Parts: sequence; C-alpha cells; structure tokens
Amino acid sequence: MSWTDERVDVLKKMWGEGQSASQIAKELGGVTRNAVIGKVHRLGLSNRAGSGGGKAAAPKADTKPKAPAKPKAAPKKAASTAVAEIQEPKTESASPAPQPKVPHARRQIIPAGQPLPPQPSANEISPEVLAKVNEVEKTAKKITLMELTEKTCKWPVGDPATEQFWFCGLAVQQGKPYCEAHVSVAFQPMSSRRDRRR
DNA sequence: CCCTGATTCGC
DNA sequence: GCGAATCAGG
Repeated sequence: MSWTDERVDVLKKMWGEGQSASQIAKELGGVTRNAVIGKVHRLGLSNRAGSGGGKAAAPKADTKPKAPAKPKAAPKKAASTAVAEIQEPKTESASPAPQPKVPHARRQIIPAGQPLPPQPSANEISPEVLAKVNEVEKTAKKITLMELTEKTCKWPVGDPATEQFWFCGLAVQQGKPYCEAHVSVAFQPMSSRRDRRR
C-alpha cells in the first residue's frame, strides 16, 4: 500500500480528530501503526496541538546516549510479506450463547460531554433481563467509586452529577466487570452489523 | 500485558 | 519516502 492522496487525507483527518495511530492504521488497512506514525512525522504534523507559538514536542535534550546498536546476533526477522486482511470468519453457531469472547471492540472516540456509561437506552433488551436488572438495582450494594474492586460489579446507576449515583457493587461474574445481571445487559449480542465501506 | 507516540535507520 | 524495530512512557 502506498500513501495516496486519499489515504493521506484520511490520515490527516483522523489524526486531527485525535484518533490513535493504531486506529488510523486499522481504518486504512494495509499499514501498521508504525507506518502511520512515521507518515505523521514526515508530514510534520506530529504535534496535535499545532497552536502557533507553542513549542511542545521534543522536550528532548540534545544528544541521546540511548542504547544504540543492535548487537543482536539474529534478532527475529520474519520477512514474510504477509499482507493478509482477514475479516473474521465468525464461526457463528446457532448456540444461544452470547459473545463467548469480546476482545477489544474499540470504536470511534466519543466527542465529549458525557462519558455515557454502558446503560443501553432500553433498546433491544429482553424484558426479562430488564426486569432482572431492575430487581438487582434494588438489592445492589450501592457502593461508591472508591469502593470498587475487581470483585465488585462496576455497573453505574443513576446520574453521576447527582447524589443519586452509585455502583451496583454486587459480586462480579468471573472475568467480567459486572455482576451476572449487568453482564447480561452490558454484553449484548449486538445484532447483525455488517458495514464496511470499501 | 495492554496500549500510546517518538525515534532510528536500513531499505 | 517508507516503515520495522526499537525506545519510552501510561
């Protein structure tokens, strides 16, 4: 892949929006985050601040006696021209089991304003689950932010801007940040969503 | 460990 | 110019 005008454009745009190099790389495809960063530097827009007088980058003092060479006999070297863009096969079985694993689903950055907790706006949540959560919220321990541990459900309840705010606090589901009830609403199967321009 | 950007340097 | 390897930090 080469840096066509269009690709550079996307790069500039996303970088300007504060997207991370890896996110940009993913979006562009065919390049690694290193490539993106390298390009960013070459384009001279490494500093996102960009405000006129501001100096910011390179708080580095002149010479760098960093660990230089690579006295490594044989580092690694792969040399594989693997430029494979695999689109997850998704071996979807008819099993009613929701997401067995949810690696990292990072998406666009949320502008700002509200961190917007999970709280699915009563979208497509099964009534049962909804009821269950309601019930749970009554028996929740209602702990504060500082009381959260790896073993307490971190499901937020209420408006953080008011006093009526607390975290569920019940025992979490193994490996999850929430208790059983909240896990079920937090990790929705996420209906079919297949969009990938290109 | 995951991630981030920054830098170096062979190509 | 390009980007992998590496560095430095969160």
